[in-house]
Amino acid sequence: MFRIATWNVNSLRVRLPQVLAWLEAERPDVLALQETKLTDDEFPFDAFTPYGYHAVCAGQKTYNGVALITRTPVQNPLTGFPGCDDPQRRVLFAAVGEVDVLNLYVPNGAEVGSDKFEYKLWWLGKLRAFVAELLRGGRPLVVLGDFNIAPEAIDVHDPARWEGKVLFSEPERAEFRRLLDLGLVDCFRLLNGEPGQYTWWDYRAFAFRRNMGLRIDHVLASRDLAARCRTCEIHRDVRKAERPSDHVPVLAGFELGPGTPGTA
DNA sequence: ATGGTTGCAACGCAA
Repeated sequence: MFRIATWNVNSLRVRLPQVLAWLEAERPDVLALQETKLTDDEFPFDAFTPYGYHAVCAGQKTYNGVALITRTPVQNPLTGFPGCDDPQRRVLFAAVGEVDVLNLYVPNGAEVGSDKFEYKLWWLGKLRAFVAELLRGGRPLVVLGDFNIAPEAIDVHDPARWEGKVLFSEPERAEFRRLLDLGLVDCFRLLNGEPGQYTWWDYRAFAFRRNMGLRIDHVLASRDLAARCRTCEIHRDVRKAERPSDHVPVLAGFELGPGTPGTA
């Protein structure tokens, strides 16, 4: 089984002990991190070595930052969308064996109508172009990360209250659907139709205790690969830790084999 | 009720 996870850690410096403990407990093939908030020279490469993991990162000072923690070294890592010179480090692409992996930290968007919201929509357009290009290559593809979009009403604790708000507004959800329409499958919803399944809870107002969350962290797979998806779990208990991230890991498992396009 | 908390870094900004 090929197991791959996403986790917005909201500062890898603060969360490193939790990340190492989770890695040791779960032993995934790939862990995609977002909001590391570290420059590349500050990245704790050596911390992962004793656990048998390699790391590549695309970081910046204070904000954003993405990384791929892998059991085998990645091939051809790429930072950012081709042809875009965005200084914000939100994209890390690499091949991990036979599978292409695209790790994303989608812009938050701040408030509908703001400049940051326009940037989010612009960015999602660039993402769509890149995913379309990758899918044309025909290799198995996983697109995962913090999408900062709750796709459907079932993914929101109080859809009426979130109507038109950032993370759930129609333009963002339309971009998410357009991404799926290219040929990607939401692995969690492929296997689980339950409501109340969230990946992020605000730090404020006891949101976690009241399960007032959103499902905004996703593992998407190209259609042929998604047909081989056997598990997709939200690791909700991680939010109960001391000093938790506001997001929890999402871990998916794929049964790779001779029938997978792009594999031997 | 535009509240509340966290992280970074510097008393504001982004989430």
